[in-house]
Amino acid sequence: MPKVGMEPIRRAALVQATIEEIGQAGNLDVSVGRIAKRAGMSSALAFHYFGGKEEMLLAAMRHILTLYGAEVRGALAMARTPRERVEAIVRASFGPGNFRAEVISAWLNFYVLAMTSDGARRLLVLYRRRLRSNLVHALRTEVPDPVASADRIAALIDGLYLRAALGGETAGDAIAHVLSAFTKEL
Amino acid sequence: MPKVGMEPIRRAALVQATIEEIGQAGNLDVSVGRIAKRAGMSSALAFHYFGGKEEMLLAAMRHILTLYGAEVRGALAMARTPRERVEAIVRASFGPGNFRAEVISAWLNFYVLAMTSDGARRLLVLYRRRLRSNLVHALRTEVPDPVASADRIAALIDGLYLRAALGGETAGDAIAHVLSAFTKEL
DNA sequence: TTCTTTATTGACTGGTCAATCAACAAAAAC
DNA sequence: GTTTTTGTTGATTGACCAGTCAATAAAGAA
Repeated sequence: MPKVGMEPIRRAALVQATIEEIGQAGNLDVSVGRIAKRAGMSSALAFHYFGGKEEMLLAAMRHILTLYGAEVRGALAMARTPRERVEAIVRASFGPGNFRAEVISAWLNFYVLAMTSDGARRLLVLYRRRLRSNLVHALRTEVPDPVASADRIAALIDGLYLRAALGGETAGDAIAHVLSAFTKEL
Repeated sequence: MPKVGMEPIRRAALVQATIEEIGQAGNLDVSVGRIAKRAGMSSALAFHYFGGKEEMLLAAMRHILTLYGAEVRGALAMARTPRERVEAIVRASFGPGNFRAEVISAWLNFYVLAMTSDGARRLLVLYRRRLRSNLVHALRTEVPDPVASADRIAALIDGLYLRAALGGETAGDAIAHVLSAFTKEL
């Protein structure tokens, strides 16, 4: 019973299923067959809509980055002062959405994939450029060297996420640490 | 031609080969067969000395952490002032040994493994506890809340390593950033 | 109606892998 | 000189996987 216009629906279902499989497995050893089954279709159809496994993984990570980007933009829209802007970025970065098991698994595996996949590396560069740009904008009027301060705070966010994701501390601690570091940058 | 006393030699060769395979592959999809071949023995022998693949991976990561720990201890031995202590930890953390491809790959994959392997998680806790303890000791007399400052600096080190390992900045930048953050903590 | 595009799958291929086991060989213990 | 311990491997098993392909079927275009 083929209906026309299935492609976007199928692709979205596959992206979602990919994320769930990565979350369940904790690594990228997820087979296209299992992803397709979870998405309610045959593996051949998954190969038809995506060229192969790597494209599926990249589409999944792109989706997660899109959601994250939307959260950041949403939070930034309401920020008035420089400090509020930093706070918006940080609260979006450490929001509950980024600590769901599938999202944590996707992020950690994304770093691993960035070592060997050009596509993943490009996505990573994109993420870092946006974070840096948002932070530089927030810090521009407040610190002597906005780029250096932004790099430090960006790295601090990444490091704290790594620790919070793997149970070292809570998201609340992380937020407090970044805001404290921001104050010390002034 | 079996000689007695081979166990430690074989184990060391397997650990080394495991690290090299992880470096070459960029992920943990390394087969025991390939590791054993690289180490010059049959895969059955590898299974004989280690219980299975995961034990080999953990032994490899334990080895890397041991080397790192030795570097830190060596650098700390010559440090006199608190700032020198921080500098010793940071220089050891961003030394060239930690940026060899196999070591980068091991570290990133280690984070992934820590999501699902209790052994890896325990190792990670160990690493974090030592880093935190070293930093607290260095900061004790210099800042009002040594634990909070140590947590921030530790996370900054992790985040900067992630960035330097994946090409975002150089090890030199990273060192400068940590020392700058240290100064701002005072 | 016929043709083309889109949707869909079952079956297949060539390959890999973790783990096991029986068997063989040499050294050490007795 | 026999027994035990240690070292070692080839062969095997049972499973899984990425990717391909031919075939089928419906929807829309001509």
